[in-house]
Amino acid sequence: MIILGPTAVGKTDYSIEIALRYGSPVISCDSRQIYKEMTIGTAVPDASQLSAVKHYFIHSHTVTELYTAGKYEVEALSLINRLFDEGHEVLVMAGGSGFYIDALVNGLDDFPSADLQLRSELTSRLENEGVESLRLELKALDPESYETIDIANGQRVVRALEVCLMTGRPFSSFKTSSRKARDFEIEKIGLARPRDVLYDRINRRVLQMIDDGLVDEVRSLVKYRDLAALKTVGYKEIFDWLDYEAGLVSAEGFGPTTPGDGPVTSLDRAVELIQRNTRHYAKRQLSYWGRDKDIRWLEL
RNA sequence: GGUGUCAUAGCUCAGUUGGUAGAGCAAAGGACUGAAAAUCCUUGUGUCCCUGGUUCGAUUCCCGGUGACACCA
Repeated sequence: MIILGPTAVGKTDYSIEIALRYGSPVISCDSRQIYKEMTIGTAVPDASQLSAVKHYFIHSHTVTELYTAGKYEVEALSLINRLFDEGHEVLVMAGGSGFYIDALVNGLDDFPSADLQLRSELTSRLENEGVESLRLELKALDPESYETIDIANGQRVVRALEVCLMTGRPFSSFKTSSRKARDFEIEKIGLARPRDVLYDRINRRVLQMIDDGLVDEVRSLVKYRDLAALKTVGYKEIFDWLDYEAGLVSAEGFGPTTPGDGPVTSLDRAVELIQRNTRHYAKRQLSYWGRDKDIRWLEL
């Protein structure tokens, strides 16, 4: 039973309740709560919640290791099979990472995993030369992907090119669009709340995180800020504020019609941005699940 | 009380040498095959503060009013 829903909707409490009912642990499906270095900003279950029910994939990995949906598919599947073998009838999974959930439910095709060296080369080319150059190379190596992937999305172009270059095969040739068979039934329950209520919960939760010491947590992770794991709402905004405080960023050159958010000149401003970016994130989650007909939605 | 400046999209503002207007942000919608809390795409009609005047035509110029801010008393 997979309990999903946008951030701050109330998945943690609900999943614990359901898990207790079925005598199941909670298998988390959250791309950020897996990192043991991140606690406050990712809203992991608190000590009493963790002691009420055994949780998996909470604080189980480190930010220095690149974690991916592909790894999650493998690790979560093996855990699930083991737990079923041990006699569980029902297992509860809960989380907000739609792509990870899909990886577990449908499986990913056998694309090669990331080549970090190549990826960073391509990413710096993206920054220096712009997308167009990478697009043209992709068009030559894999015309089909050029037509089908989102060519405006630099990250997608980099990944497709990365696969082409490291394997000598077109990115598109790995794609089968088939679902992998799973030998258990899956039920998806989507938790929902009215938009204004959800946004209010998000806004208040961010304030609570600040009270709980988010700034200190972020400060302790400055050395990891370039890792993928730290490219996360709640962390990047505070990094930006700390940069401003340290005099690394100035407010010069930003006007009311300048694109972008401008400098983060105060903690209050950082909080506003975290709240807004979390709202945006919730909206993207909702959009992601919008076309999944297998979800049974439950209004809280 | 006097003088000056301002009053345009939910917010911050640009602009129209007089022909009813546009950016950023917000907001809404969407995409998504190993970075996914990432990354990317789409969407802007609003009594241009109110009244009157000049004009073929005023949001734009002029008179008056109202409000905000600044300075002087």
